[in-house]
Amino acid sequence: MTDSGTLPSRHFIRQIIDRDVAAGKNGGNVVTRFPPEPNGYLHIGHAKSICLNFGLAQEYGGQCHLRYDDTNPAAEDVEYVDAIETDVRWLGFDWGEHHYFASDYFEQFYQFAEELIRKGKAYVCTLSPEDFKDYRGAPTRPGKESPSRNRPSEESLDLFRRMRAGEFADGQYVLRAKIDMASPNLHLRDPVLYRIKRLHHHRTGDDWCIYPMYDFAHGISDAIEGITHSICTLEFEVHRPLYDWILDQISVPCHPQQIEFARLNLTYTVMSKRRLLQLAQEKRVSGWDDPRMPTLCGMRRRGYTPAAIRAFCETIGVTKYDSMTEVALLEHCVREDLNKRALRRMAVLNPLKVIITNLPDTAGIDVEAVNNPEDPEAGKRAMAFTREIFIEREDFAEEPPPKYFRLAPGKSVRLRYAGFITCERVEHDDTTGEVTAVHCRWEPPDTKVKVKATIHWVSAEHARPVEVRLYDRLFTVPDPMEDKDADFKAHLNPDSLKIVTGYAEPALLDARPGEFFQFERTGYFCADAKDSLPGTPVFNQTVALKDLRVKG
RNA sequence: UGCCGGAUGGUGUAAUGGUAGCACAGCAGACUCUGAAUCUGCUUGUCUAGGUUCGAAUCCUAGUCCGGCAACCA
Repeated sequence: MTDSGTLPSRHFIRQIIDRDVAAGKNGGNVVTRFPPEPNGYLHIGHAKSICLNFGLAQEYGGQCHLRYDDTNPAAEDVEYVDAIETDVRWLGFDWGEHHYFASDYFEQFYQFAEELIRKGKAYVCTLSPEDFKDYRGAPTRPGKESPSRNRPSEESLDLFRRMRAGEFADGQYVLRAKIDMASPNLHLRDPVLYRIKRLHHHRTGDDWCIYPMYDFAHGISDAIEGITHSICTLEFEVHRPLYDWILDQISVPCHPQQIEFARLNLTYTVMSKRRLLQLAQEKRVSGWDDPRMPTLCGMRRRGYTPAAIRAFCETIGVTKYDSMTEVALLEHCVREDLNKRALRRMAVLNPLKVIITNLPDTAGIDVEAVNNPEDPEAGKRAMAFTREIFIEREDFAEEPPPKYFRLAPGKSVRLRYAGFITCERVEHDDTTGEVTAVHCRWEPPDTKVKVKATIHWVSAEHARPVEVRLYDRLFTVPDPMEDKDADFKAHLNPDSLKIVTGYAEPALLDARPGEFFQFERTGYFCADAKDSLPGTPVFNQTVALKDLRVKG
């Protein structure tokens, strides 16, 4: 069973593993890995991969490793390492003892590289970067062999050792695999295995001035760790022959199977670390964890729950073709989870004062409110109902349109848990004509009144102003990347954040950071984990309630 | 123009030679002290053309369209 209660589909990766296990391949074991590069924060696309890899390991009683693919110090940073761990753990997964860094294997990579050279399968190439590019050819044109290609092994070995020793300048020489310059697959045209880069590495410091390329390091890392199924995204499909070639040439303990699946695309957002970094750096959002970002830290701050994200990842499935998932599906999963668990509270986001004419000035009435109709265990609470209350401005219409069920002159509505009111008189601002207050007659809950709507309210005397942040989609178009020549930032939604002062019932004031609620009839909100202070919560709108009212 | 991969309602997916199903979205209704939730019903689909077969989304051929690949990135 999944989080959403449905049976998981046997998507193609499950079918492959089913067959492997049945055939006794790898002794029937399943070992996967999640291999992020620590150069940015994790987003919902990574969540798909995390749920897949950790989920598969769980299902088959195997193991999933967390391994940092930190072979290029240029953009990598410890800041990201810590954040990645927090996010994976938050999503609900545990790597146990299996926490690795590709950089821990640098010496082994190096030894395997020497093995390749000794076997005549790799050589140090002294072509300049420009010549290198020229010699590579093009998809429709075969490449040319480098003059270095037939350098004797001993000479390449010597050169490679001197590369490691720091005798050459950055970029001066590279180690290349000796495969086939005429291959229709560009990745097989003697790909670079090692480059010289004098960069400080976040873990190995200045121990190395040569760093292995992804294609060389990744498969070997998988093999060292005994990975059985190395699951990655579609763009690595053309790398697979190289992945296999490398593992076939050297004395690694096993040969994992690379399987590719389609990455997640979500409407109204972007999903690349580079572009998310850009939004954060250019202050288009408050940071990687801005609640509008599709990052896991952003979603966490927004109030999305791990269970909702896991259910979403199961629902979208796993295939080999590109798709664009509607963000509405994610929002559905969030509502589904929160509906079961969120405590109900009342908060008025755009207040209109209502004066109850037949209630005395001083006396308030205690009413009992249900904390969560979906969960009797959640209990009840008392709310003070007083002569002056706030209701939502949009719950009153001086000239109600057709099918308007709520308060209007001469019309009645139910106040949630507090009886009925009937509008008797409307006060206006003399200059603007704006409605400033509504006078109503009140009748207790046991009165037989037929109304079509129930509205929420707070006591004007007891409610407290709170900062509420309302969010809309970050972009105005479903696919901001559709036009590849245009700047995706041109599609940013200028109204994606609205800050309002809401009036919250007292029970909301001691909300703990991160605690989530349903504001009745409005939506799900959570106390911001960064900006809330004791007794002064700031609320982020997680997702609005579905609104089935007739529009217009 | 080369190579690799792919194509099922508006969207995401299932069906693995035997009734095209599920979810989201949309629409309609029931119920309701949240116009929420819940429940019911409805609309909409196998890229095209051939072929194999009693029978094809599924197998074959050709075409069309889409994505990826020419970092000393991952």
